[in-house]
Amino acid sequence: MPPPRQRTRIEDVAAAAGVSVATVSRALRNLPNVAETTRHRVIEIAAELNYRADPAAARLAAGTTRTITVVVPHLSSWYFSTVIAGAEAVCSEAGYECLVLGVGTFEKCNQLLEEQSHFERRTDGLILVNIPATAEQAESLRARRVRLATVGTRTPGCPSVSIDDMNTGCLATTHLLELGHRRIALISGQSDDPMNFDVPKQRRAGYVAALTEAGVEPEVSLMVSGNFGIDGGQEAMAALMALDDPPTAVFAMSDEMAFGALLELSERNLRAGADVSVIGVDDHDVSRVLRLTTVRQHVADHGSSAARALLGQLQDPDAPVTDLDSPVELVIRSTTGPGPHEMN
Amino acid sequence: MPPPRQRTRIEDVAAAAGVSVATVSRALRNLPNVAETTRHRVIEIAAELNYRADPAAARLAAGTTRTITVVVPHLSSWYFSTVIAGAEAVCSEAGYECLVLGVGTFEKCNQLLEEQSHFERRTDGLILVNIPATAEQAESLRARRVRLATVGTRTPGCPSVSIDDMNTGCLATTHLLELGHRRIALISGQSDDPMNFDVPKQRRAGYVAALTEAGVEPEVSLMVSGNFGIDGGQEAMAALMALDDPPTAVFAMSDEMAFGALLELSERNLRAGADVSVIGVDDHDVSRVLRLTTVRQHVADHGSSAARALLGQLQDPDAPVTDLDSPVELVIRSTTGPGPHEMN
DNA sequence: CTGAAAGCGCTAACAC
DNA sequence: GTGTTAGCGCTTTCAG
Repeated sequence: MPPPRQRTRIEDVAAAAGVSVATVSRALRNLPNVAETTRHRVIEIAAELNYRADPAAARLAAGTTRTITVVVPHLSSWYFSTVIAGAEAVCSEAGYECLVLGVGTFEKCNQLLEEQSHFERRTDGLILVNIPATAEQAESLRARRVRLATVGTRTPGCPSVSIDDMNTGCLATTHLLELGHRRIALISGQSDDPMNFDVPKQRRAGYVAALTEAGVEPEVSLMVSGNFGIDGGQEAMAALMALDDPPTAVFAMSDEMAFGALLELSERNLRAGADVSVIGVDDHDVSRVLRLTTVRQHVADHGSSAARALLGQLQDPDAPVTDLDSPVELVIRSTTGPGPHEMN
Repeated sequence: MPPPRQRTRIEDVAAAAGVSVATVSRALRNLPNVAETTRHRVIEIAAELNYRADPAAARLAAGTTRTITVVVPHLSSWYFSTVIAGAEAVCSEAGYECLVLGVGTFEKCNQLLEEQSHFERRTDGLILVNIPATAEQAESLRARRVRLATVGTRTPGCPSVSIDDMNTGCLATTHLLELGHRRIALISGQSDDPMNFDVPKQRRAGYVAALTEAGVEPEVSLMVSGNFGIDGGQEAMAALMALDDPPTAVFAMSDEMAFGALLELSERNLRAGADVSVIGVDDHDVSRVLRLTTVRQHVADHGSSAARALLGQLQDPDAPVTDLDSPVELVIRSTTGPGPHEMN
């Protein structure tokens, strides 16, 4: 025996207001063609009755879910959770629900994107964070009424927000160069991980460009890669310091990797900023505690901007698609310092 | 003109399989009363047709959303995002969608809980993380078919997972005492913030108990509070060090607060673990980088356990309600060291 | 074990 | 400006 119905339905509101359900529906959604006085009365009565439309029914009838989904590789890393926070705030504000989905591996992610029926009718839009989607996937999803916005990557036809990764790599490397370093290593995210392909590639390009520009020959042995976390950074730094001629400075592609590098340095009784300089990217909350020099990006903004762009697309399917270039800035703290003295 | 329909519906599957929609529905949901051969055929055909039930329609018809909502004060802090990660993994695995909701202030949160129609029909269950809910709110929500599970707090009648906060405070303080410290300060979360009332209170109780047990008189001037983040910890530590007779050791209620304390110490050119000892709670990812001694809790497990408990309640509404007591363990690193020498 | 049919609660034509 | 009504696509009695 099902529990007795007690939920107020649109029909109850209509009865109480002495109008039809259609009018209630229109009034409550601020649609035109409702007399202002009627609208007011309906809104008031709905509030009194504590009525709100059943989302499932509304979705079924209208074909829209008022739900957006944020897709990230991992839910708990600082970068991703900060993006999510930014996006969620905007969604809630706009009356959208915010679904999160952590796709561990690239395979799983790509599978979801290919098997588009996974998202169809479940969400109005996806915010893909550092997840590469092809234009075909986007197009196909769009045909199924799922719009896309991306953070960190770009997909033709979809709004995106990202930083200039090449410039970021350049900025970091140049800072090191200006301090007099010449043996500058790169601790890179795994570019063999398709999930995170472009970001490392671009940042590396910036690194190489800055080096070349300064007349320093990039050395393959100084470029090591690992996962984007603390472990990855630590292992990479260990490998670097085991070199015959170790670097005097290191550019880590994320602050978390830089943290790992810092840890390895301290385990070797080396002082960051004196013995070896380290610079990261992000400006993680904890970076100031570690006094890490870094290239700051405005991560929460990435999330909120992407959400706004996506909602814009949903409101007006033909709204212009913009690629936002979010600014970065060098934040100099104590883990970078002058390079070794010239001896000529 | 609406876009041409193209989505496969249950009816298409039924036609292709030569059975009725009812049978398809049953077969696909593993309900009894379907011949195994029929079930197989239906499943196969559904897969071929790339069919999956429209969630909105299923929800409307079945009255269940297969959605759980994780409610946290802030989405981006390490603790909360780690809980979310744990919960989301379990939900996805079980075929549930995972909504997230960040409620900034206690007022907003309480308002949502009171105005229960907010969640009705939108989600099958709520995982409240460090959010106090009354038994009445839980009961009322339950009547509206929204179940609750909590992390960090307890609500009668709802499954919960939390650590023994009193013991945690005790453990941390005892470690400091055993190192020979006597002037031990407490950096506490704001217990005037109703959002996070019980956790600080219990940890403080453990701190006081350990002190008393050891024959040390708790001093109000050594207990300062601030927000649970880095800032809060730093400000608190600054206040502490400005005291005429500053503490030789500090118990911070979270690792992030401890980070702030560490930062303040280093800005004063004081060495953690030598000049002043610092211990935190959490075992944040970055804690090992800062070599922070801490009381580790298994945060991701909290999220996954809560999710499992909640799903259990949804499967069987009369399943026993369990309060999980998640273990904690002391992790000794370098920010704690021997107290000052006795001079008698 | 299977099918027919009655809704679930709302939105969106269309008529007035 | 408002009402009527036909679905939205599924689940679930209830017969058989």
